[in-house]
Amino acid sequence: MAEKQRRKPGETRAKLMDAALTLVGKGRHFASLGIREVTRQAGVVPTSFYRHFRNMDDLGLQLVDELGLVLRRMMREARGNVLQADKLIEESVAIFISHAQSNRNFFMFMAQGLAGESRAVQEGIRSEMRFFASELGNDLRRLRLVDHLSDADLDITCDLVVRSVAFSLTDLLGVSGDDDYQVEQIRKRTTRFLQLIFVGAAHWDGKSGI
Amino acid sequence: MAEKQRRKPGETRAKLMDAALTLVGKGRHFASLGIREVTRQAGVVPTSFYRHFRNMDDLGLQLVDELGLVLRRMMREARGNVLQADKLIEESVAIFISHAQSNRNFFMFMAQGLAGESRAVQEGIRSEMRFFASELGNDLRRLRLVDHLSDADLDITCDLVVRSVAFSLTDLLGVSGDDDYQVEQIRKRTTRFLQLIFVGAAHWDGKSGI
DNA sequence: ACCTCTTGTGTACACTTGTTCACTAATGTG
DNA sequence: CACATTAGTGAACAAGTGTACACAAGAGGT
Repeated sequence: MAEKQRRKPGETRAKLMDAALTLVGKGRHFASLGIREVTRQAGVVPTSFYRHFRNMDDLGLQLVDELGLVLRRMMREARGNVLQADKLIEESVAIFISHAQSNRNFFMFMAQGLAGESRAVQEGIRSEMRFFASELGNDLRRLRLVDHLSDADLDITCDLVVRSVAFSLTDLLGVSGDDDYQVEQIRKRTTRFLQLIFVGAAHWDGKSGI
Repeated sequence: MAEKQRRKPGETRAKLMDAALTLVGKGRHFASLGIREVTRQAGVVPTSFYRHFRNMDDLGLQLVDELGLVLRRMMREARGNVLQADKLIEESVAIFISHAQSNRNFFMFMAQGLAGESRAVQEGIRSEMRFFASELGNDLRRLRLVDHLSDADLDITCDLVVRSVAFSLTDLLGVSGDDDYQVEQIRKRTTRFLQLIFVGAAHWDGKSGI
């Protein structure tokens, strides 16, 4: 009859966060999840929830923090694995797609949170994206690929890149995940987006052509 | 004691859709709305809901249809008001911002729906965006601004434009709406995004520079 | 003027929800 | 080892939920 088992500290906490992500992965929207539903999915009694979170928004915020870790891991892998500068975009997008696939639930949560109910979660995800964009800017500077761009223009460029990739998330999460053909299409399309943006950046002179 | 009043056919239907949008405008997420909540906001008895919609998803789908009308109105205005080709981007973005402001709730619903709970609503909004992109492509062709682009490349470009603008929605809806300074910042930034994309398109040769 | 269909109302019911409370087993520190 | 703290459990409750049903008022066609 479900004895107590407190094996490791914070195990239930992790189970709850996992449960929320699992439900999101099943197509539910985070904003529509309830405490009881999450605890049920986690196989835990409802009252346990309050030992770790004040409410669902709180859980959301802690998920954002973990999302930050996932994104940082992804950045690290991209930095380590992108060897040739001429395939930078292609390989980066591939790494992104691969991470989005293996952390599907996390990225689904991210896509939802951008227009979610909790202002705090929204701001948190937005802030992660800003960080991501600024790191991208640093990398491009270091590789001396954008010497002709002002800081402000580089900022715009990286922001646009990150947004485009983030938007591709909604494409990616819309297809079934093991539909290799569709995933490949999305990968190609996203790659082209970024190439288009970087061609624009390469020819940018501070004024518009149109 | 709340007599029957069926003045016009479909009045309650409109009240219910308005109520849902109002709640969304107040910061609620569509996925978290309930039937009773919506009817309460509409000042209507819960059972009336079923006279017009099968469930909340159904209401969402019908909202998407109306959203289509809003978008078409916006396109028409853009086509009529963009006079000088050299200010095409700037003026189009301005019109977009203005429409997004005056139909705030609708666009909020759109931003939410992109990563929403109902797959059908998601697909509906996505389809509206595709239509928008294709119309944009037609216009650019007609104005002979993209003669050097293949159909496929034009398609990519317009898609990227529409996505960037749509993403700006989440910026726009995050600020208070009468915060003119912030709105102006978003307008400028979105304009720059599009300019960057079009510079890229102007110099696009089917291969990437990076 | 009649009848029929549509639309809105009130009541009812079985469930689900968030949250509180008192209780208990495991844990780590002295 | 003793003890305080932490993290789990179960029962309880008031409030809210989706949905079904029977009924009534107005609209529209004949």
